[in-house]
Amino acid sequence: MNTVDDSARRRELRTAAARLFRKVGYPQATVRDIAKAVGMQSGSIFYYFKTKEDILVDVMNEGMRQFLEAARVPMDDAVHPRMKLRTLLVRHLMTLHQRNNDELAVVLSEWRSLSPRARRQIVAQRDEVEAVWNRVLRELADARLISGDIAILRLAILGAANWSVQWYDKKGKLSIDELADQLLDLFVPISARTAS
Amino acid sequence: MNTVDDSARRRELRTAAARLFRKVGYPQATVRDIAKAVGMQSGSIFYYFKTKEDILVDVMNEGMRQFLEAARVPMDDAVHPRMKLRTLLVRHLMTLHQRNNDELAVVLSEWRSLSPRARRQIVAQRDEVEAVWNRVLRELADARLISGDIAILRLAILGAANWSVQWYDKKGKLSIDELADQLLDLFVPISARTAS
Amino acid sequence: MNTVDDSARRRELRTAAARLFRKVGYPQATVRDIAKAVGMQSGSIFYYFKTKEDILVDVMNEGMRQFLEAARVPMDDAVHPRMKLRTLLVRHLMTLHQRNNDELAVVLSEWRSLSPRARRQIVAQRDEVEAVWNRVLRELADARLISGDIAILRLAILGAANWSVQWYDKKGKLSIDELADQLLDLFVPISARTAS
Amino acid sequence: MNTVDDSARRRELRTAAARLFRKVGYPQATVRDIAKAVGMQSGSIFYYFKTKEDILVDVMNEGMRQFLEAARVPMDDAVHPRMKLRTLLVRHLMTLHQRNNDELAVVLSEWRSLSPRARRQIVAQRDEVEAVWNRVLRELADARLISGDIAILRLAILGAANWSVQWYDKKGKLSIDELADQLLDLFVPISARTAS
DNA sequence: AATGAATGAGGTTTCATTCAT
DNA sequence: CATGAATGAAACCTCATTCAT
Repeated sequence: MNTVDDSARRRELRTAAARLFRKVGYPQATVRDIAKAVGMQSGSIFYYFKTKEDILVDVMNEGMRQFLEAARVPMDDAVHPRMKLRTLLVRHLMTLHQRNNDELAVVLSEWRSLSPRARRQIVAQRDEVEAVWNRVLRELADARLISGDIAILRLAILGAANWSVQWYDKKGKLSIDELADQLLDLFVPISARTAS
Repeated sequence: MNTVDDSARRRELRTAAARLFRKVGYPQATVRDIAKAVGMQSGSIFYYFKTKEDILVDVMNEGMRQFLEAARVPMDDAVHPRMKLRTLLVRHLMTLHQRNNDELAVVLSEWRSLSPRARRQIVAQRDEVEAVWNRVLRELADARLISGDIAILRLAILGAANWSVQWYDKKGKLSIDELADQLLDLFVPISARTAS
Repeated sequence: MNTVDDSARRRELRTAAARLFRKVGYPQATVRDIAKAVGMQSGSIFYYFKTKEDILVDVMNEGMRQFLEAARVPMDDAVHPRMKLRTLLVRHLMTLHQRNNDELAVVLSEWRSLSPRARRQIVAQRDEVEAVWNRVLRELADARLISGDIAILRLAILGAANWSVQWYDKKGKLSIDELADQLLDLFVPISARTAS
Repeated sequence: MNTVDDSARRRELRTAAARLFRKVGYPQATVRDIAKAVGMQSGSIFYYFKTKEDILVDVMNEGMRQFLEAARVPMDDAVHPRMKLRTLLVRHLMTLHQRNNDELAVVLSEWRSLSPRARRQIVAQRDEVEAVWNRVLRELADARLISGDIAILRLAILGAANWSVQWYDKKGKLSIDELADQLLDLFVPISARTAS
């Protein structure tokens, strides 16, 4: 990460862009808006990013990096598979609802604005995250704790979790741990809850 | 519904617009694209719609109308509340995954593109749908079949259901009934399933 | 040539563009300038041309078409080869110095501004013109009226002729016929002038 | 020629600029391109040149200086006028086709990019060159070796010679001496070649 | 002597919209 | 009903230029 690739100013721009992209959407957020948000002229943006889409790619890469970081937790083999899934879920939801985490919301909503080339790059990272979830779900299936297609189950769990970005309010009554447990109960039925 | 308000041509335009809005997003779908999809020139669109946003409003109104239609099912008071919720859920998911039902996908993804004025109008309809769900959830709460904040529960259920628009494939193994039951089990725990 | 490909307005734009390209050069001629020259707004240009480069391509195609027209004169086999060359030269110079023939000047000076793709297309037309000249020069060589490399000779003749665009004034003393004869004498020496 | 006016670095910049101006044209050559060619940042250029146009003026001055140097050869009055013209022509062509002599090509092609003020300065130098040619052509006319308007003849000779910049390849078969002789024969007809 | 950061004017292009026909 | 032509505001982006360091 040299000065241009991840300078403080570039980070500042990425953050401001993420907030705007989340708020009004990537296509409606103008380069001028982003520049104004950090007190720049619009032309100056292009000292840091080659194109507007590059800003989006940078935002989404950062978002994906955080998702990956949440998924890449070292887990003791001895831990019960259901507990492993719970850990993944809690870390995923925590990452999602941290303060000002606009990058993650953008990852979930703006993939349509990516060029095919950039999309491939982001999808590759998403696949990495899903591979981690698949591994844990495979363990649960091997232990007969879940049944059915693992892929669909993964989509359902991550989908339900990700949708919370649209309504979950971390100042509300429901804690992230509680939300995680509720979702867990849905997909890994209670009767399976033995040694957690 | 006079000739101008809902002529065959106008419906044709709305359908084409919905498909485009879903595929590339409202801001990226140009009036020219929509016109070309029905074999028109872009200028002709404005004989049917005053502005581009009016097309979006029309699409979303139609989407909301369908959601409302799904929610407004006459239900015998004698029916078990859990069964009532199941009926709502099945009808909601059916509506969502019918063929070419792009209006609904647009309702879920493009509310950011509405002006405040139009948004208020759409939100009013959404509130109507939610009121129906709230009534049924209230019955479930009164019968001690669920606990917690009804609003949050409603958001969670509808959220999980709506997210399926991003992954559910009606040609796949999972039937809509099965999906409904899985979701139902999540939010109205199995132990509560007594007299359904 | 349908309405959009060669409408009066499109021709008008091409003519105005050619004049500007010749006067200030393609890169310095702005789309706004061209539009203003025909009393339009800059945005309107793009109803007729997809890009600014397309205007240049259109201008150069028209220029090349005229060069080709000048070269494609039916010639009786019995005519003396030197006379054939003179005909080519006169027609070429006439075409070059007709009134307002800015397209031709642009062909000669703006090839650097073409993208590789467009350049290939223009070069193909130029090759057609050169083929005609080569044929006549071949006849002269076969009749021992000239010696040396035909390609270099062609370049020298056309070069000297084309350079005249930078200085020849048709209102001056030198007529185009006289200019043609002077050039002819240079490359097909006088001693060879027998039956012309 | 103090340190700022003709330092090694400044010469390096001029050379790099000349190459770029020739290759892509002055308007398309960016200051960044020029800077990169000598391993500088674009801002640093302005330590050596006040404006981008000043670079062009410097390049063209250098080009003109070389043309003048070619023209300013001391010539014995006793030499035959036709031989004097040949000397001018050979030196002119040699100067034109020396290795990396991009300044000269730029002189011939980029005069349109000069401001009126700068143009006047360059034109003044060009006039000096032309004066030398005129003097020799006058001698030829006085000796009845040529006829017609001297100015037009000069334009034709220099034009044909200068056009060679677009096609002459010094690695090809035609030597510069041969080219000079061919051109000479054109404008000072063979029959006049008596005492050379 | 040189740089890195930033400017701001201006370029090409897009696109919703208008309107005479 | 529908079109073809045109608009004009605003978008993204470029680039010569400045200036503190």
